Amino acid sequence: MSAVRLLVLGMVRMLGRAHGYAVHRELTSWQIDTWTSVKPASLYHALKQLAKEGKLRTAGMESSPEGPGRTVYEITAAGDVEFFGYLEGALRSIDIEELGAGFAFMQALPRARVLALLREQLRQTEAVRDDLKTMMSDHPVRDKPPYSQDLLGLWSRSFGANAEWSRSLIERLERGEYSFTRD
Amino acid sequence: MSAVRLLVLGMVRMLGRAHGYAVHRELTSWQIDTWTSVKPASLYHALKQLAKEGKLRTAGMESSPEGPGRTVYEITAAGDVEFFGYLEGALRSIDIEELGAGFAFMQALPRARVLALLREQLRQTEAVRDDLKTMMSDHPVRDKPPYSQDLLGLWSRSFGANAEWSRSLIERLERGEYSFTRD
DNA sequence: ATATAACTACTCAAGCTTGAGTAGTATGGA
DNA sequence: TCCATACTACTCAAGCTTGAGTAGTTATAT
Repeated sequence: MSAVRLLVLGMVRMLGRAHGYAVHRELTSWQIDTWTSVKPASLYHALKQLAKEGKLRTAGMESSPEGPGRTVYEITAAGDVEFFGYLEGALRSIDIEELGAGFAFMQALPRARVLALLREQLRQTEAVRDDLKTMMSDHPVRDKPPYSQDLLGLWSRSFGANAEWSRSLIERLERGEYSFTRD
Repeated sequence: MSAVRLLVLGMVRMLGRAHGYAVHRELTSWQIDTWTSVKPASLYHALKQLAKEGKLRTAGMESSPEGPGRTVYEITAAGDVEFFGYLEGALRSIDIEELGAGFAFMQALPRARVLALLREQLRQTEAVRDDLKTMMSDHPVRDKPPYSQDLLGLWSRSFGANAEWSRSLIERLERGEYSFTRD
């Protein structure tokens, strides 16, 4: 799963009704482009695809004062289910882009659920980091491609940094920071 | 650019002649799957595409003792140019997957060139990390989606970890570790 | 003897991504 | 006034990715 579907579904859900350009505009205002790349064409594709799958419904065409007509979308019941599925997956994900997208929408879940998911994601991330470290010491230092020991080091550092972030986020959530609509 | 083209081109170049399954087998033996995902179908697509573009040439069909016939590829002069282009791009890239793929093939360049490229990639990575940190302090702490401050923190930590790795790699290269065929 | 799993080698279709393009409206400056 | 730029809103085609499938061969165990 790429983060785009979650982002599109979540944004339409949050806005109530939205056309493609509005979704793009909002995501851009979130400065999503600094941490993941969401090109307009991908958003439009995701909207169409989600509509085709019945996760979104087209709520008519508006002709806006400025510019061409636009297709307005709303989320469906099936879309809501899909959204929460993606959201839970993202908050558990060791992929930094997915995790980021999930985090952005976390207020849709109760605090306790977010904490449970993030604790699992932390456990997973640390497990991967440790596995990579173990593989690293299993690898004799070999001065030839692909220099696996160093490559494993690059990735274990990266997962280590992500784990630190998750740990500090979990602590802040436990201290009662951030507000949740469903608490 | 995804890392797949570099990986395929580099592997065919390194092996001299290779069919799709051999490329996949070698990359798997590199445990490339621990740090990037290269699914067989992507490799076959890349081989065909590179052949179509004249970067690879098909050097006949072999019928192997075990299993079906296989198409053997060789790199062309244009492919060699492409390879070095990708390689230099990858060693300068702030994308961890590209950087990893470039690093795996670094022995194809002289040590001094690798050092120059990695110094540039370190500079770039640190610049991005610092930009993200600056943006973070520009963002008032706002308890609402998408929690930009925290998201920026996640990414700056990640780039920070990558920068540390690059710095230590550069040091090892300066101390004369790793051997280079073209020195 | 036999089935079942693993290996060899690739193909296909559906979906995803993206640079480029289209087309109209508004806006600001010379 | 007129030109260039930017904004609104989306489309298209080419290429990329991937789960699943195909089809034969060989080892493994029962």
